[in-house]
This record gives sequence, C-alpha cells and structure tokens, in this order.
Amino acid sequence: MSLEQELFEQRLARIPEIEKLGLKPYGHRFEFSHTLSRILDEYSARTAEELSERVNVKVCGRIQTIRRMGKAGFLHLQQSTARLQVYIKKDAVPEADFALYQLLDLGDIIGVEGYLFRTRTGELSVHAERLYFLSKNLLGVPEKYHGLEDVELRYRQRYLDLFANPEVQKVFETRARIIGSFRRQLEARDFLEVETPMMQPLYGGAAARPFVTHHNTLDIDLYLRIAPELYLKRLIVGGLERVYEINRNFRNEGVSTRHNPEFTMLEFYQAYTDYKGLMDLSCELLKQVAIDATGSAVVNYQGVALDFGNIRRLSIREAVVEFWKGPEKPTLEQVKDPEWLRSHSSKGTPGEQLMDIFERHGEDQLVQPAIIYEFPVEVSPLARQSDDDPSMTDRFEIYAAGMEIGNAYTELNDPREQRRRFEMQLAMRERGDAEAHQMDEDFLRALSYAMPPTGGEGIGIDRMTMLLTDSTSIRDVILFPLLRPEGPIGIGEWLGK
RNA sequence: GGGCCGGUAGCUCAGCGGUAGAGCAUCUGACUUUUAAUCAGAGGGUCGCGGGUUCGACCCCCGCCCGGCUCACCA
Repeated sequence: MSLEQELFEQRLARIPEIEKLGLKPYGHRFEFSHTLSRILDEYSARTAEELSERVNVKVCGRIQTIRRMGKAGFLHLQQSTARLQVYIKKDAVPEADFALYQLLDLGDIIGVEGYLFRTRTGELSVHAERLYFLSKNLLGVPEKYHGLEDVELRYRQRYLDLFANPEVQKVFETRARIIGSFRRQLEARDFLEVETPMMQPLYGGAAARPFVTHHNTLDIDLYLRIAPELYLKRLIVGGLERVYEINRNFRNEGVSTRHNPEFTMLEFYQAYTDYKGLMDLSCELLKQVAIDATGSAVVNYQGVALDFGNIRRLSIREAVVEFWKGPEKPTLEQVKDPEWLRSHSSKGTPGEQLMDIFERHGEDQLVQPAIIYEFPVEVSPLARQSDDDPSMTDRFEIYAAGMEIGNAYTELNDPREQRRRFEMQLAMRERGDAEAHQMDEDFLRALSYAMPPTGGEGIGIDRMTMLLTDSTSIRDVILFPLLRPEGPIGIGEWLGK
C-alpha cells in the first residue's frame, strides 16, 4: 500500500471517530461572524491591552498548520489569502471539542468560536471556546515551507495550488479586477455588452485554424469561433452603435507561454470613430486598467517599469528603423522601397515582407507600452485602406514587454472592397495558407445595408493579466490551462472501500 | 513539430555502476502561549513506463509517456 493510500485510510478512519463525538464529518451551514481577512483588517493594529475588552468572533477556514502541546495547542486557519492563529486550551473548551481538536488533520475545514487576544509572542489569535467540524480532508497536503512547486501539479490540481499557494489567488483576483475595470470603463462610455455565437457555421475575424465540432440534430459541422468580430460588426449595422464582448476565442494552434488554445478577448466596436479615435481611447482604457489592477499606471514586469500612462505611437516603418538589429540601419525611405524590402525578406509581397522584417527587428524590443500603426493590406483583410497609401490600412497594434496585447482598426465598411479582400484571402488559401480568411456572404450582405464608419479593437485579457501580475506564462493567469490528460488516478477505488 | 532540461517517499529535494537518503508530513509517547514549536521512537519507495548493456542499473544505451523552457505558428 502506498503511503498516500495509508494516509487516506488513516483519515477515512477518523470519520467514525468524529461521528462518535456526535458531529457530522461533512456539510452543514456555518454562520460565521467575521471573515479572517476582516479580523486582520480591523484588529491587526490593536494592542493586547486594547483587546482586553472582549471581542467575540466566530470564524471558519482550512487548517494550515497544527502545533499540539499536550493539553493545549495552536493551529492556523486559512480562508482565502488570510490566515489567523487559533489557541485551544483543554480547560477553555468542552471536553468533546478538545477530543475533536486531537483528531484534526491538516487541510480539514473547521469553525472556531472564541475571543481575540494576543499571544506572548504578540500574534493576534482566537482564544477558542468552541470548535465545529465542517469538512474532512483525506489527502496529504503540500509542505508548509515550500508550498506546491511542481508546475504540472499546480496546473492539473489548481484547487490544491490555490490553497497551498495563496498568492496564486491574488493573480486571479487581479484578473477579475482587470475585466471589471474594462467593463466599467466601457459602460461609462455607453458601450453595450453583448454575446455572440461561439459556435459558428463559418469562422472568421482573425487568421487562425479553428476547432471543429458537430451538431447532431442539425447534422452540421460547426466551428468554435476564432474571433467574434464579424458578428459584432453585424450589430453595428443593426444600430447597436457601441458594443463590446468579453469572452473566449479558440484557436487550433500551438501552445506556448503566450498561447493557450482557448483565451479571453475583449472586443469593442464604436460607430463614427476611426483608428485614431481608438488610439486615444486605448490609452485611457489601459492606463485606468493598470491603476485598477495594481494601484499605479507604472507597473513592474520582470524587473522593468512599464508605464501605461505614457504610451508611445509610431508607425511600423518607424519601428523598423528605430529598432533595427545590425549595422546598416535603414532610412524611412528605404523601408518604403520594394527593392529594399525584397532584399531583406523572403516573403511574397511587400506588405508581408515589411511585417516579416518588423517581427524580426521590432516586436520583441517593444518593451514599453507602444502603439504601432499602419499595417499592410495583405495581413489586414477587414481593415480600411489608408487614404494616402492604398497598400496600407488604418490599423494599429498595442505592444508591451515584447508581446502583442491589442489590435485595432478603422473597419472596412465598403462591401465591394470587402468582397475583393475575401477573394484575395481565398487566393491565399488556394496557395496553401490554411489560416487565410473564408468568404462570408451574409457578412457582405450586412455591409451592403450600410455600416456606419466604425472603429473596432481587440485586447487580449490573458496577456494584459500577465503584464499586470508579473507572470511570465499565460498558464499562470488561466485557472485551468489545457494539458494532456493525466491517465488513471485511482482515488475512486479508495473511496469505494 | 524541432532543440535543450526535468520526472527518486504525500510535499520539497539530495544521491549514484555495488544494501535507496534528508527535511517537512504521517504514526506512537512527552509537553497548558507555540509559531519552519521542541524532544524520544516508528512506519513509508514499481527511483515516470518498457526494452537493452552488465556479475550487478535509480545511475549507461534505445524507445515511449508526462511536464518545463525555447524555436517555429499565432494573439
């Protein structure tokens, strides 16, 4: 028998012991008077004398540590990220409660009723007068000093990660604040939150390979969406002039520290503005999100201070010139010259060549938050062409810490040009580009009813969360990142005995 | 998918071609203000899986599984 199973059975055997004390090992309501964090907030500053006026509390949580010393002892209760010490003395609690105390295991969930005091060493604690048993832990818990460090276990058993490493909870609290901040800011600007299909008969709105699924009754294949864009623009046609959606996209592509197959995007569309208007809006949104998430517009990321209150704007071509790696720094004129582009990239068209060069020479050096604008038309099938250069579009991306975190453009609303772009994409698909855009005739029909001039933008919530929580892997900001299945676990058999 | 690194007790980690180790956790005992509690004792391992080399493999070789980093693709 493995040690783990031995431990499991030892603990299972405590259940009848607990029942002998007249207690239920699982499941009933517990009316607490304070959360642990409220006690810490309100009483951490109180001295022992100030606590001599009795403060009654009834609290609950998971047992994080136990120190037994014969006829008395201590334990730490943990609730969310807060922890509070409890002192149990044989004379101060009913006999059955002290018997219960002697049966407790690390990880059990209990309630404690008593009063606050400070121990001889000065730690704020609850002097227990009653104990309540709330739920039994049957498994060994990670070591108290190091916590759970095995990355695989942390992702597979996130529940364990969350209570063994309470700072992980903070990451997800920050993530929720980030989403809340975007919502509040957009609502304040009269944007309407909407939900559009995640299962789509045609996929579009981005360059990516999709997941395919099947509806049995209709007997049709459906795609998990790669972006909500085409549906959100249909809503603009319909007169919902400011809409946004925060939800999952699914892309059937590689997994890395920056990519999870499902990830969360904010997309918003505003009629009667353009990409320049969105640049201003983006700067306002990002600055406030940083403040709401971290308390400051200047955020520490991997030892670098990223300033979301001061976002630079430069064109792709300017970025290539500025961040050129190598001796022969090009001029702006050269970067516009097709000859020069061809001699520095093996890609097919000038636009693709420029993007290729930018990705090699600019992207990873955009550490401070920056807006990079003017993207080639070939890589922007849904964006409006620039008036002064039809090979470029009115589009920008937002970069920080070398990562793309946002993408925005003046929406293409000319249905004839949109049709031409779809044809272009189909030709690319013919040439073997599996990520090229599909033709969407219903979308063309919607545009044919006239879509107002519109600016649209997408912001990657996971990547924003990485930046604002100082996380280097997207898996650290997704509660349950995709992993291969782990195989048989075997606990069902133990529980069945 | 390629390259590099890793998988040893429940957790965190040593180890090494010659009898599998430590700390925490667990169990027994002592202890009525401890705090990485302390003290005395005990139990606990398919060394990721499968082959091979060898008198002998946790260790060397091959294949596979799982994970991390990285490159490619992408956001």
